[in-house]
Formats: sequence, structure tokens, C-alpha cells
Amino acid sequence: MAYLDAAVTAQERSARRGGAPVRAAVEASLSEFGGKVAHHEAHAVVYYEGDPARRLYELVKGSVMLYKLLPDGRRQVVEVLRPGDIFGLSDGAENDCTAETLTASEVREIDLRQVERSEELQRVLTKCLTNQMRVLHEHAVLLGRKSAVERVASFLMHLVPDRGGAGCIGPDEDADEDSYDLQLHMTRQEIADYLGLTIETVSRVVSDLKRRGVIRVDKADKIHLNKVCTLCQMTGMH
Amino acid sequence: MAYLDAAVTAQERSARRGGAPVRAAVEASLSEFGGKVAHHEAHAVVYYEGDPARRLYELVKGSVMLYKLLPDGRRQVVEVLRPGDIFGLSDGAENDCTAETLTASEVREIDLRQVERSEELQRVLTKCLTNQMRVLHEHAVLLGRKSAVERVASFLMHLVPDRGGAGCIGPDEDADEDSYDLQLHMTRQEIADYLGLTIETVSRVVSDLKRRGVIRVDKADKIHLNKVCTLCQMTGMH
DNA sequence: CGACCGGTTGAACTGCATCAAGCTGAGTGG
DNA sequence: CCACTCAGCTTGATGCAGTTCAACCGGTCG
Repeated sequence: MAYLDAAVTAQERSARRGGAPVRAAVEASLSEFGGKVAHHEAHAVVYYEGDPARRLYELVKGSVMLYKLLPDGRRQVVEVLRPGDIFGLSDGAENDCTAETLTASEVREIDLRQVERSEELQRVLTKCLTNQMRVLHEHAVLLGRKSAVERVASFLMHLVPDRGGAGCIGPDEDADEDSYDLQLHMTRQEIADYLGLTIETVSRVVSDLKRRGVIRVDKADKIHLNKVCTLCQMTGMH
Repeated sequence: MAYLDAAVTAQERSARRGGAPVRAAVEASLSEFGGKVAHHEAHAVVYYEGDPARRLYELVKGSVMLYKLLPDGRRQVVEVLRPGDIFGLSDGAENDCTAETLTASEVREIDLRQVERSEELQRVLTKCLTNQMRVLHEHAVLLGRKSAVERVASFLMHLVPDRGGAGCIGPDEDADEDSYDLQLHMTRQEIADYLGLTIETVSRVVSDLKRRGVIRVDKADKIHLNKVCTLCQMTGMH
């Protein structure tokens, strides 16, 4: 746990590295509500925890993570967002998380007063928040009750469309000839902070999966799943 | 980790014990939208994870926890709700959690079709979900990054109005003559499953706090905080 | 009174963190 | 084109916080 720069005010905090999409998008887009689309490069901070919450954001393209820091520098990535997701909503006056891009991203910014007015916007919001709640619930199980191997397996499975989530069918008993190519776009540090582990543990688990032939590591952030179903069985959910 | 009865269908699962409110209520009530108010006794299941999501619920009185089970019986309590909170909203066709009362409770049930129609309801919902999101973010930090002592300290501080949460002022350097009486309404098992610990660890930490004079344990679920500020400093947040 | 349930306490174990090297590949400059 | 550097990653050795297993305690209920 380094981040010794962390126990200070929002703007003084330094950025971190990483970057990759995580799950399938919610249908609706908020383009109809106007708002500027801002372009951010990778590892750019959209806003800081503790900053006044001024706008609502919709991730249009790329990927963004939300994280919180403890005063001693420990970090927890609480969400990894994908296009269609909404963030920046706060029930207080301040943002409760820092939002930082993982990859170059496009973010639509919508004035909070608009939200009060538009009925349609409220409807989309409810839908989106409900979905994020489900994801957070599942993540709480991961953080509170899963082993390191189960966390990493769950993380990887979540990157496979229609697998790993609540609606996952579970492993296909017979043939495990399913394979899948992943681009993580996150550093080991970001993955570790998302999974509540250390960088070393993540690395060790990945190496172990490799050794067992479940995955192939082409580059640190480019992983091929040799046996999707075997991996699925390692998530603790089947 | 017992719960061996868990790896089965929703209705077959057995109930668990416990019960206590956790934080201050959101202003709005949904009484204006009608809906029946159901009375549940303590440790009653309102709905099961996996059941078709038919209605929206508002906790009127009492306290309710939401939890998820892994097939091998490990449990994670993902939320502890207090009056004013809304639950049962699902973005799929099924509930993603089991909802169980901690104490005798009153729960208002609202038809999901109402939600589609009412603009005002949407507004209240957005507000309520945003608040729950913030709580879930904070809980992710607890589960992913805090030590056992920090978890228990955070848990207890959350039960003190205006303390423990994001808006907590932090410990008052000087006089720590603040003291406070708590009624937990949760068993050690429920607390452990909420904090991602074992029952033994919770017990040991509580005993330790007692030994150090930070708290006084009148009954297992009736705890007096002798030094609120000392406890506050043990949450890892100051 | 005995059984049972929730809680506490102790002893031993272990999974993950911590500490410490070494490795790899991209960028830089001579 | 090669030496150097530096960041991100991997690997090994060791330590410890929290789990596991087990015994016991106190209150309650039949």
C-alpha cells in the first residue's frame, strides 16, 4: 500500500495508471439531453472525491473507474464503468469517489438542474442506478467472501459477455473447448485495488492459472482464456 | 461458514437471526403512492434471491438486511436498511438478493407498474438509490481494505447519528467524554456476514475493545460507547 | 434439570500481505 | 546500435491477521 501522497487534499493527489472496459452497456443514451462531450486521455481524473458535485456524467466511450482512498493511502476501486454508465451523482454536496479514466474516453456532462426537470432522464437514471446496485452487491460478495483465486476468476469472467454475472449459466459440463480473448486495460495495481488484494497476489494467481493451462498471458494486459468453463467453476459461484 | 442448506432453490433456504437499524432516514415517504403495508416479524424473509421481482418495497419501520449466498453457503450481507430505504428494485426479472427482517418491521409494497408511471416516484427513487450507492461504495472500502478492528469500529460508528459516515467530522482531539448507547439488533453472525469476517473474529475484537475500555458490553447486542472519539480514530478514516 | 442456542475464549493453522530481489520491455541518450 | 534507466511485473522467503477447530460458558425454554 503505497500512495503516501494520498492523505492530502483532492487536487494534490497524483494520478494512477491502467485501463479497460468491463461489462455490457445499458441501452439508453442521454444524447437527447444535450450536454457537452468531453474527451479525456487515459489516466485522467474527471473529478476528485470531495469536490463539489456539479454535474452528472455519462460514459460514452472508453472506460472509467471510481475509487476511494483512506487517509493512509489505501485505495479501493469501487466501480469499473463501461459505456452507457452514469456517474457523478451524489446525494450530498460532494463527490464520494474520485473518477479516473482507464483508457482514453469520452464523457458527456449534464447539468444537475436538468436532472431535476426531465422526467425521461429520471427514468433512465433509475434504470442505470438499479443496474449499478446489482453490480455493487455482487462486488460486495467478492470482497467480503471470496478467496484470491475466486476474485481473479470472477474478474476475468466478468469480461466475457454474458458470463460471470448474475445471469451466467454456469460451466458447461462437457466440452470446455470454449476460449476467449481479453484486453484488460488495467494495470496489476488497478486490478488489485479493485479486487481488494495486493499486486503480488494478483500476479501470483495469474501465474498459477497460466501454469495450470487455464489461461495464456500474451501481454500483461492481454489474456487468452483457454478454458472458459474451468475458469467459470473457479469463481465460487457454481 | 455453515449454511449448508444454502446451495438450493430460494424457497428451501432457511432463515437466520438478528436485528437493528443502521442509519438516518431519507425524508420522503411513499405513502402517497398507496400500496399495502405488510407487517413482518423479526427474522422473516420478505423475498428470496432468484424470486421474480414483482414489487418495490419501502421500509417504513424496523430494519431489514439484504444478503447474497454463494452455493457453498458463504453469506454476505450487502445492505442493512433503515426506515425510508427502498429495496426490491431489480434490473433483471429476478431479485438479486434475499431480503430478511432483523426486527419486527413494516414494509410498504408498491406495484412496479406504478414506478413506470409516476414521475414523483422516480424522483424519490433516484434520491434513495443515490444514497444507497454512496453507502455501498463506503462498504466496499470496508470489505476490501480495512482490518478487522477498523471494520468493527466503522460498524459501531455508523450507528451513531452524524458519525461514521462520509460526513463525519473526525475525532475531537481534546475531550473524549462523549459516550453513546447502542442497540445492535443483530447477532454476531449477522454482523460478521455484514463485515466479511467470522463470528469469532467479531467476538474477539469486541472483547478487545471492552478490555481497552473503549466500549462497555451490557448485553451482547447492547453496547455502550465510552469513548466515541477514540473509537472514531479506529475506523481507519481519520 | 437438561438441552439448546448464541456467544466467548484458546490453540493451531493458513492464505494472503509484506519485504526483498530480480526480470522484462519501452524510452532515452550517447 | 547499444548501454542505461525506469516502470510495471514476477518470484521467492518470511510473517502475521484472521480463520478454523474445539472446548466452554450463561441464559432461556420445554
